[in-house]
This record gives sequence, structure tokens and C-alpha cells, in this order.
Amino acid sequence: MNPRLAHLDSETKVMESPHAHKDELRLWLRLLTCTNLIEAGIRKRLSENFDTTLPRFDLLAQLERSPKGMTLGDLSRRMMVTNGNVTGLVERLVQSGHLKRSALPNDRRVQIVKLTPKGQANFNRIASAHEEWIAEFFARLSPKDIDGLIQSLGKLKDSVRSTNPPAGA
Amino acid sequence: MNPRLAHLDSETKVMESPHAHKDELRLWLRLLTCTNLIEAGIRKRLSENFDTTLPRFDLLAQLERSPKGMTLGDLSRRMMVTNGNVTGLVERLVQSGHLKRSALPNDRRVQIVKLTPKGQANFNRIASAHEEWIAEFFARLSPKDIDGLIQSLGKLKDSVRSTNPPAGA
DNA sequence: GGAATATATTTTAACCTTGAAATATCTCCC
DNA sequence: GGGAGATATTTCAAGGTTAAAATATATTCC
Repeated sequence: MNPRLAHLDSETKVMESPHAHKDELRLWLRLLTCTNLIEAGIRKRLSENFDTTLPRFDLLAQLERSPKGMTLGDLSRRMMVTNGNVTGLVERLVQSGHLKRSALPNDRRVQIVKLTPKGQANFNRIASAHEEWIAEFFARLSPKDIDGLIQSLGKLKDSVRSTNPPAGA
Repeated sequence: MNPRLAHLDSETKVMESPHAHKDELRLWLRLLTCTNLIEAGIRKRLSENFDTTLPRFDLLAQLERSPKGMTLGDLSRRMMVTNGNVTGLVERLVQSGHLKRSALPNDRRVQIVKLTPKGQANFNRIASAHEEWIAEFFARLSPKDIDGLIQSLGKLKDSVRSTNPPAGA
């Protein structure tokens, strides 16, 4: 360690490095705050208005895009969560009548899950409200702000992915 | 509902509304993806390199800024989580020797928690690595990108907060 | 056909998180 | 000083999440 800095106490340690990366850290904390605020707002509204949770809504949303149904593995990959997690979520959504399971004739390992009519109807109502909530959260941003964010976050997504190569890379 | 649209099936329903807010939705999903990717990367690295978790690191980070210690209530507010959550986190961190509790002489309801030397040393090591990880995640963004994001996300934070007035508003 | 390997899913233990109820203590006001 | 209400913390039940081990079935290759 640089001897010039040996006397510094813990409170100033963040300044010790010549590559302090302070802007990146500040940006990350701000990104996290924004996402957490919005996510907390959505969770609260889902719970209060529709007596459901974000992971359940997310699962229904994935399924809604695949009218033919999906396997648990598909769901797990699309939702970016573990298989065991999906097992539990699907179990509860089948219990509540939003999903039905069916077997794949050729492969007895696989289950296909589909929305029931109840699940579809429920999803439609929630998705519509969800879209309004999102629009409200972003209401004070101009179209230019929104477009700029979409662009910059696209770059960020690529940047992050490049540090975290998917299995085959 | 608009009779012109009555024939549309479920796959196109997202287009039914004249106020579809598609850009906002797209932006929200991208924001969520970025945050989740980064957060997952941090959790993975904390677990693999330091055998710890993000909530524990977050708690240590809050304490590190308050050398005099904090009450559980302070921690709960600063971390934006429930009191019960903090109770469990602190319990585990005391067990592992990173934190110590002490009583407030005047008020027997209150506990002050502080970092132990072990907790402080541990935090220092982790924080330094954490800062590097963050810088790597953002490596492909220019200073201009970063500054633009900080600005826009500042606006977004205000926008979201305005829809979710804190208790007293 | 059968062993080795791969894939799909479930189970398990541990932790994180919440909201609501329960406890403990304090402050204020009479 | 004692009751009413406020504040700090813990407990509890339920659910979400993970990584790793276990189970069940398919596929491949001899």
C-alpha cells in the first residue's frame, strides 16, 4: 500500500485508491434505489389490489406469451431463477387454479404447464393495471429521457453480460 | 371496449389500449434486467469469494458509516427493510463475531450494534473488491453514459417517489 | 440390451423477507 | 404514582430464493 496513505483511518479508506470508481458506485446505488422503489411499489399494489405477488405475476406473464404452454425448465430459464424455485411457484399456482399441468407423451420427465381460463382472465386484469402503474412511475420523464435510458441501459446490459459469460462462452 | 378491436385474440391484447405505454414498460423491464444481472453477479462473488451475502454486506456497510453504532431501528430505516428482518440479520452477524450489541443506558428498549474489529477488517476487504466488481460491470460505458444515467435516474427517483408519498405527505 | 451419461424435476436445508401480533419499555399527563 | 399511548424490538407464519443432493427418465454408444 502507498506509504503516503498509511496514516489514514477507516473513514477515509474509500479515497485510498487512485482508481476510486466513485461515479460507477454512485450510479450503481442509484440504479438499485430506483429499481427497488419501483419494485416495492409494484409488490405493494399487487398485494393490495390483487392479492398476489410479483413472482406469481411474472410466471403468469411468461406463460401468457406461450399459449401452447411451457415446461418448468423453460420457465426457469426465462425467469432466470432456479428449477426448485419454479417447482414451488407452479405448485401454488396450480393449487389456486391459475395453472394446469399436463404430461408430454414422448418424455415422461417433462411437464407442460398452461394458464387455465381463470389464470388467463386474472392475468389480463392485472397486466392492464400493471401497465398503468409503470406509466405513473415514469410520468415525470420526457420521451427523450426514456429513450436515452433505454439506449444507455442497453449498453449497460451488454457490459454486464460481458463480465459474466454464459455457460458456453 | 372498442368494437373495432373485438376480434383480437389474447396475443395482441397489449395493443388494445390507445395509451399503451410500451416504451415505459420496455424501459422498466430493461432496468429490472440490468439491476438483476448486476445484483446476481455481486451475490455470486460475495458468496464464492467471501462466503457472505448481500444483506449482510449491506448491513456492515451501513454500520461502517456510523462508528458510534446504530440502533436496530436506524438500521431498519437506512436499509429500507422491516424490523424483523434486521433482528435476524444482526443475530447471525453477532453469532459470527462481526457485530457486538450494547445497551443504551437511558433506554432499555434500545440496542446499539457496532462492528467488531473482525467485522471492520472483513468489511474493508469486501468493500474494496466490491468496488472493483462494480467498475467492471460498468466498464463499457463512457463517462458521458455514466453521467447521463446518473442524471436520468435522479429524475426517475423523484418521479417514483412522487407517486408513493412517504407516510407524512 | 445394458452401462454410462445427460436431462428434467423435486427435495432439502438454509437464508432472506414481509406484515401482523406480541413484548417490553418509555413518556406524558393527570 | 399510575394509566394511556407511543416507541423499540422480537416472534411468528407464510412465502420466495438458492445451491446441492436425490430421483426419474431419456439418449447414446458399445
